[in-house]
Amino acid sequence: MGSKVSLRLFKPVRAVRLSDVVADQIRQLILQGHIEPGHRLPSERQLAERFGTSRACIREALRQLEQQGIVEIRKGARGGAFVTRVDGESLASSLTLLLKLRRIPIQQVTEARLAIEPVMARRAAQYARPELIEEMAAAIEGMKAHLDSEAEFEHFDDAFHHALGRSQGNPVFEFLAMALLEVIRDAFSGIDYGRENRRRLARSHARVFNAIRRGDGVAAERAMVALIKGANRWLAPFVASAAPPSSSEERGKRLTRRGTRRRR
Amino acid sequence: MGSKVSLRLFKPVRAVRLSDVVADQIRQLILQGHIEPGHRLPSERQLAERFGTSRACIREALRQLEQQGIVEIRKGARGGAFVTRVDGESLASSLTLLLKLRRIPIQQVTEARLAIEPVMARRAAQYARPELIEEMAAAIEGMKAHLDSEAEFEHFDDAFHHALGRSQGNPVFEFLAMALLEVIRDAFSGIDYGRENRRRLARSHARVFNAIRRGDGVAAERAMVALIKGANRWLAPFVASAAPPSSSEERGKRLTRRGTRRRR
DNA sequence: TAACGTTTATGGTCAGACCATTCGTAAGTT
DNA sequence: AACTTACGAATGGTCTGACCATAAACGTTA
Repeated sequence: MGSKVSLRLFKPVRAVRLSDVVADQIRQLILQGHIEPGHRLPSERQLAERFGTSRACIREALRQLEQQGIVEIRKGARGGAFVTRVDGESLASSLTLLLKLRRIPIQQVTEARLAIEPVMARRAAQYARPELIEEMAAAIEGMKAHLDSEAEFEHFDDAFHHALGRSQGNPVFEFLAMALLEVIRDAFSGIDYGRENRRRLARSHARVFNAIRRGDGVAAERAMVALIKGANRWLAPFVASAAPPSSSEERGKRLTRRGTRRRR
Repeated sequence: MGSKVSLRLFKPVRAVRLSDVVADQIRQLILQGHIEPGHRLPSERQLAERFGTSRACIREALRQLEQQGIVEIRKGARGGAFVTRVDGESLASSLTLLLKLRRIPIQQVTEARLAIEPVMARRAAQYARPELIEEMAAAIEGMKAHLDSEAEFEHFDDAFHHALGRSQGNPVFEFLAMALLEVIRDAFSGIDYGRENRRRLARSHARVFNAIRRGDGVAAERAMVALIKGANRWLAPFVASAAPPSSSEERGKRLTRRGTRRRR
């Protein structure tokens, strides 16, 4: 028996996929800064030769890295895998996918935003630098100037929240907040809120902004709460069709939560 | 000129990768619940035949889905692509990657946790169900019982925060909080805090838990702030070597943030 | 100078083969 | 009967080599 057990000490030489090893190695190079964003990786054929594998293997690795958002593949001459400057997009899509798979009602995302964005508004009132105040102001103006176009309006809405995120002095807030916003955007994509709602939204944003500009953190926090709750209120009709509950488990959770929220 | 411009109306029939189309289609099937978690997709050869593509193409699609964490590939007879029940893991790894690439100091992650976890503690004091209180109690006991093993201790630490997350009545909080915790874990993986620190940590957790159990939201919130700040204090020495700044830009940001934090 | 082919490097796709692993099962052994 | 072993089949993992499609650079011509 002793001789048999000792076999466990020998680990398999290679139980992993080659494409994973390749992807890991490239990822590490990028992580350690050996390849800067914007730069190009060698061509698939060169990589295959260098790693001593087939092209198919390299391609599988690249699919992985592409999915993670750390490289972008362009085809044609002078094409190839380019290292991208990663933003929160892949985090957002990861969260979106997770919430969709779990069939989380959009209301709960709003609830999470309600815990985070007001804090960010308060922080912004304290920390926001002039150039970011400027950016927010421009976003507000943009919103007011495009009440007739959902797409344009949304762009400036995004711009405002983005500036808010960047004014935290801490990118983690920005990433999380933008991911949550992106989930909302995804859920309501293609829906036109209507001019009246856009006007209200612009005014709510302006109230938040004004509080931030004059450095009134408490007011900014309150205004942000009002903004999100307000928007959520007139967004509700759209929600019903957008996120139907599926399993009884989910429905149960929702009812429970609703009950508890009322207690506030 | 008119005839030329009209050409723009014709969109390319297929400028996308086949593997993307395949991945999208499978993802949709899973998203719409046509394939349940645990079930197996057809074999690569069958999929290739069904989609009318090559196996290489199918494999690239599977690499994508695997990276997203929605399928798990097993090899050998009765192997194949199995639909997984997606948890927050892929969200966590996505966040970890993003923060590493941007070289975000771990301190800023702590700052974000400081904005979220205390709120969760407060909410838990109001909403937590008996079985989750039970779970937290067990986690606290586990921590106390394993002060001598970093690995075991960490497991129960995780269990506590997990229970805290699940007691929100809103999975979004849970996902975000666990992702942030995972980033911390990743940054300090393999480090032994030492028995004394583990003892302190267990006591801090116990204080949070006791407040939650007696339904005292305000105290729970305060205790959680103390927990995170306390842990962060004695964790600082480890940080220095764990997250070296690289670009001057990043260093600038850090100094700025430090300055602003002091103003609190 | 501007419009238009041509070349070329590169990703995208394919077909077919063979290897490695895993599981079920049948045969053999105790 | 129970256990062990050996084999077969299904499936993912990898390779080879070819060809197509695209896009940028280059040269050519009006």
